[in-house]
Amino acid sequence: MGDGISHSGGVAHEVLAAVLQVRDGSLQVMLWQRAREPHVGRWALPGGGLCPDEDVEASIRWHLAEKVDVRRLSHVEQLAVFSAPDRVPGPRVVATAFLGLVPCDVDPETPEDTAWHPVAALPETAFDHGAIVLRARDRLRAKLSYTNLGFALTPPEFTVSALRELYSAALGYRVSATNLQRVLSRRGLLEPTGRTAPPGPSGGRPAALFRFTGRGLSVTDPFAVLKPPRSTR
Amino acid sequence: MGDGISHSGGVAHEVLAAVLQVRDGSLQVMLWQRAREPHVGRWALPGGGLCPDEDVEASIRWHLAEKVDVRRLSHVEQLAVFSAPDRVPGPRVVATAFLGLVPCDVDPETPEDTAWHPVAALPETAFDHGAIVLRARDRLRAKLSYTNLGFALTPPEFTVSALRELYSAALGYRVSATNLQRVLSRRGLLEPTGRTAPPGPSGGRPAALFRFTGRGLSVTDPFAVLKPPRSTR
DNA sequence: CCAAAAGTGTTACCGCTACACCCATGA
DNA sequence: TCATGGGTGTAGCGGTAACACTTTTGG
Repeated sequence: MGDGISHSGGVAHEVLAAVLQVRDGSLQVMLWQRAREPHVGRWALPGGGLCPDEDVEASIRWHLAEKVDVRRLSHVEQLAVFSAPDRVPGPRVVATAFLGLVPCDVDPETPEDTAWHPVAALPETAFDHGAIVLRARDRLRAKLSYTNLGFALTPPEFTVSALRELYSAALGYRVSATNLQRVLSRRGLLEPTGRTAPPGPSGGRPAALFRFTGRGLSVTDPFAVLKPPRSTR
Repeated sequence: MGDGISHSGGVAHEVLAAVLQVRDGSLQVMLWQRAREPHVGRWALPGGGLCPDEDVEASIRWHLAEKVDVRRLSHVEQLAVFSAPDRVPGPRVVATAFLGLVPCDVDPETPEDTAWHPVAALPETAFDHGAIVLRARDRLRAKLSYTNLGFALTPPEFTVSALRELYSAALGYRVSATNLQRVLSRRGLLEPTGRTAPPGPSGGRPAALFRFTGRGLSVTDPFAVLKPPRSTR
């Protein structure tokens, strides 16, 4: 020690992503089934080794390009490092885990061994990948409340009803369309496109179409409490 | 590719911590001054290489034991991975960065080359360590609002005035003692010890002493908005 | 005219902020 | 009794939840 940098050997470093999408009314994660030992038959997260000249985010985007067209990814963010010495058998591998999101209007073509699974009913997962998926779900749920992250789940245009389905699936409980619209509108996240969607087969008022005003992540509810005094703000 | 684990070589992996403490009314960070190239004379975060048989958190705790008695650390949590290929000169080093907190009533003995610096006026820092410090500060500020993380800054017993100083220093703006006490009390985080502190030299009512009810991190304000319906809660 | 779906108006409630007021001590 | 610092009461405000009501379509 002493210079703050270890030059001693080094460990394998992989990047893994829990790519989430709302499909068929439930929050699902993209997994592939292992064909080799260890953990044959179990389901694993996509990813791979850290690329030599890329940082971890560029690396995970590169690996995901195999499984899902990168342009389909509406959001990618770091979750945490998983580094238990025995997290995978054999030589040590440290993993940087990511949350990835895909809008609900695209159905990326995926390889044979790859399938979507509801996060609420995961199959047998490989290594510590199950824990990573749950971490991703929790991060998504939290950020839906205090950021504009909803944009990453939606098509370019959508009705409030559709948005409610997305939020309900992601959060795991019924969200009120009325209040959802009000909260997002007050915060200036939602704007009407002026167009409307055709009514369903059984009639009903046609729904106005909305879009998110911004497509980059921004924190919209920064302080839960202990706000700075008004004059200082 | 294909099995989700890279066995190709491996990179050096270091762990770094921004250890924060409120000292002299301001939020400060523990840094040590580099005596060797690269970046001679600049100030760096404590840390070191990933320990062979420990995960990243155990590793940073082990390295910090050199600089500051580990038992003084009231809280440690992961911040993020810093992995830009050129973040340090020479062979690539990936870093897992941590936030560490020390209660304000202890003054750990530190090595010669180590000193505390106000986060608001950092000296010239080495590599990307300045960015890590700012990330740590932001994480602390956020979590003071929606968790009980205050416990990590305080002595076992404290007055509300003292607590206000700590929160003000950490948040960077004046916090009202009145409302601070009410918010923390309502959430059940604060309880009176029954004892009182002696008044100052110029008189005044003696202040009641309080303590945090729990000493582990817990989220106390989980949903900013979009709360689940009451029946489901 | 009725059913269905979308959207708005209104009320109630909760929690935080601000500020005035009361309490306990030393000089 | 006054100054000083600690603690409480209370009114106001902002924001969300809940729900009734209106609007717009298809049959």
